[in-house]
Amino acid sequence: MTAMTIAKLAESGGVGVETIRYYQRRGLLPEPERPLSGVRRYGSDDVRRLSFIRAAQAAGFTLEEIGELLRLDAVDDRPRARELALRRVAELDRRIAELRGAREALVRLATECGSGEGRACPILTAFERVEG
Amino acid sequence: MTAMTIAKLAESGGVGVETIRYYQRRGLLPEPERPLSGVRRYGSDDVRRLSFIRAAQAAGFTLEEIGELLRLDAVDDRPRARELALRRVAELDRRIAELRGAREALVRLATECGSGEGRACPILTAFERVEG
DNA sequence: CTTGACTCCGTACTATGGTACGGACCCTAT
DNA sequence: ATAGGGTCCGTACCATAGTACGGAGTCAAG
Repeated sequence: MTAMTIAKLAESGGVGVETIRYYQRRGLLPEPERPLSGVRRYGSDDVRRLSFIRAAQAAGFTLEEIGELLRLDAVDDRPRARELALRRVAELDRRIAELRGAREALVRLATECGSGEGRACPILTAFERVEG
Repeated sequence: MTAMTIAKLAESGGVGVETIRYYQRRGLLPEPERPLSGVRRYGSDDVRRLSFIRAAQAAGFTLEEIGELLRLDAVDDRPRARELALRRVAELDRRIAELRGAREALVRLATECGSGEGRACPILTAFERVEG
């Protein structure tokens, strides 16, 4: 099972073929060896790597940072990996709090804009927090 | 107090002057009336509007969508406003769950990559969830 | 052994959300 | 009244993350 074409690899990661090639150019995926024929074959390492890239992106890492993580993995640089992970956790905590605040505001807005003419529908002030 | 220059408005929103002008070009902020002099003055309406734009961006709306929200506010289109708000709430729920998953994975990673040589530091498999 | 789908490669283009530049004009404090 | 800082405007440029294109080569099924 460990010999797929670029299209299968792309499909496994839910991305397009051009995206795979883009990641190769960025050095995130290796340009695989070729059997002199011209057509490259991919294996489960590549699938794992691609899946890591997508998950790390979802976690908010940039492709630049993801490149660094992949290099750190190769070299087993633990302190730096730990540092990047903890930095991102802090950032995620900020972001999650922010999104939760926004969610509350939007639920309020939807409520006030629903149910006929009772209240106003104050879109512009939807995010104004009553601090205090 | 309701007569600021573009620089003050920008500062009030934590953005640059060029960003204000960009929002004007995109129709998110009005091109204010000018007293025949050439220099435009801004007031608290503009401050509120700008602050809405930034908060809506943080909530994940694109500038395009924010433009629509501002138009809806002007017209008091409640059903549509409600629809956009609820759509975004659903999207935020997905995104928050995703970020929380990523957070857990990164905390695990930081733990495993810390404290000497006990465990491995499996960066590449950091996001592989044990489904089941 | 041909045909149609897939691959390779470089280059160019896209979308989003800005940021920078340069010359002309305005406004205010000295 | 003049110097410097701010403003105006159009246009160009930037970063990020892709997406598209075109021509040549390859592979697999009929």
